[in-house]
Amino acid sequence: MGATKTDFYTDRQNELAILAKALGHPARIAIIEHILKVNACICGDIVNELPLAQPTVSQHLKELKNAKLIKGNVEGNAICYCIDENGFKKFKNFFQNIYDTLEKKNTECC
Amino acid sequence: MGATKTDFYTDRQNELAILAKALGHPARIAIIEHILKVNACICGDIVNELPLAQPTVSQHLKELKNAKLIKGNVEGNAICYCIDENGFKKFKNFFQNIYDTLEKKNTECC
DNA sequence: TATTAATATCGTAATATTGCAATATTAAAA
DNA sequence: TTTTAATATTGCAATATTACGATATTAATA
Repeated sequence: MGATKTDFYTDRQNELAILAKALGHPARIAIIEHILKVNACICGDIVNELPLAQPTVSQHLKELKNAKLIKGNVEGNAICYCIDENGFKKFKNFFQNIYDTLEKKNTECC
Repeated sequence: MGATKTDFYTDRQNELAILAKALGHPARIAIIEHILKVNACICGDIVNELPLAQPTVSQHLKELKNAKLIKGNVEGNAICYCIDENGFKKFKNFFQNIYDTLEKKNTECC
């Protein structure tokens, strides 16, 4: 036991869960917000923005990259990170669907 | 080590992370989608919808409730679950901000 | 070519999550 | 008042995540 029963769920459900999980850590929220704030590719200063050691930040960046929430490009001996719209688009569809449903139908009955 | 350094981050960042984490499991995505599909309060049949034992489902419901993504009301000897808009509204603000930023600025430069 | 700077990977300890059997709780129904 | 049905809680094993020191990689620079 202990392992998620991935096989039972639809691909979409698993995909959404992976996306949400990738955002499910404050350091990763902070990374996304920092990239957005700076309004450019970020090369290098992400480690300084967080209270975490370099390997830990690297790990968080990797998870965001795997979920397609950020992209990383090699830029000389640094790496340049920016938002990857792919992941966020999938989220948008999911939430838009929820908001539409909530508005149309009076689901909030309790 | 091993524990998230919650103290460093802003309340909002922690809150968003908790929300995202709550959606970061396919069973919990499935629960949300089921409630939306049925378009009503769900009393009782959530356990049958999932490949999980009753205590496990109960645990997932608890997490969704804690994150304010669903609400539970006692209805006789059953419990009636429905979407809690509070959590979803917070998400909506976060994502709307991201989409607005992405549209206005040309952040996707890599 | 050595050195330096930026980032990634490995190994591992601490902690958290997932899942379930057993049991408890609670309210309706018999 | 027992029984039944629905859900919650407890305890615990399996697995995953978080964090970091040590080390590797990679490309610019001296």
